[in-house]
Amino acid sequence: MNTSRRKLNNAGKRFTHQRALIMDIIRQGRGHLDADEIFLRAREIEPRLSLSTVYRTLQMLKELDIVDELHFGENHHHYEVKPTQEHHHLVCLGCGRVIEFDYPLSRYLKREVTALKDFDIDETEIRVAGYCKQCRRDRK
Amino acid sequence: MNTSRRKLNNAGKRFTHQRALIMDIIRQGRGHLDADEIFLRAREIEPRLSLSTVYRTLQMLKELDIVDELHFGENHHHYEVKPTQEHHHLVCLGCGRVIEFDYPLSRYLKREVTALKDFDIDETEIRVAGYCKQCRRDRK
DNA sequence: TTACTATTGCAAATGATTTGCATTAGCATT
DNA sequence: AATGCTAATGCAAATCATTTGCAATAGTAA
Repeated sequence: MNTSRRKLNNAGKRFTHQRALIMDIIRQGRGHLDADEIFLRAREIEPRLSLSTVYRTLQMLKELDIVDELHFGENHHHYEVKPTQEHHHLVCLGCGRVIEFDYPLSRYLKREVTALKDFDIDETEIRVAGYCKQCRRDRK
Repeated sequence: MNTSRRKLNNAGKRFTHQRALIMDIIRQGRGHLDADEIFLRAREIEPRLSLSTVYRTLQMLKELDIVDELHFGENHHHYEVKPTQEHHHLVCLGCGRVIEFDYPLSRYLKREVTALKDFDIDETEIRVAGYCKQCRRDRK
């Protein structure tokens, strides 16, 4: 039990309740929250929490490979707990909804691109924007 | 000749020499410049040019589908003239170099994802970060 | 319980982009 | 070529996302 604590301690980090809270919120908000949404939700429970702590924690969780930073083509980022299986995201330009889908891109790229371009791949991400069923209907 | 002028006029936009200059620079800087690099290069030719004009022009060229905005996982974006053939980019985390590679992602996704998730795809982009040949060698 | 120092909250700084507004300059029309 | 209308520009200030410095606070090992 309490694997979050273990993960942090193993990395030589302290397990503070701010960090526990932020990790919980990212986990629960199983859509894809940005820093500010995480901050607002955390503040309801811990009103003295500061936005810098959120940013510092996100930075740290990224470095420890506990969360992934997602880029939806906006000027801020979104965060999710690192998934066990590779998946990517459809972002609806109408309502902002995020839909997950499976696509083993990294497997394909590692096979095709690595050899061809002599490049070591660290991170791969797909960004897909468009319109979901409802929004498509609304626009007609 | 002068298809840029035509493209703008067709869209009801004026063909200013600031716009011509910015388009030229994006075209020439056939790597992938960000707004500030475009601004700095343009300023050497047109010292009174303002950064807002660069941003406004980029915005417009995006809307007219003349340039694509690329997202390399940084907090600013990069721009390229819309390519005739779909390609994506490897970004080296060591030296920042950008290497292009072909991969018909949108074809694959339109086939697999559209039906499965009932989602109309507008834009697709792949982000791949890692280390190029030289940087991989340097890190050892 | 103590002591060490990482972490926090706050305010101010930074970086990227946008906006308001008076001036300038395309371009359709004379 | 000159005119008039209004889109586009330059500039400064505003906004949004994120980072940083620093004194106070709180984990954790001893």
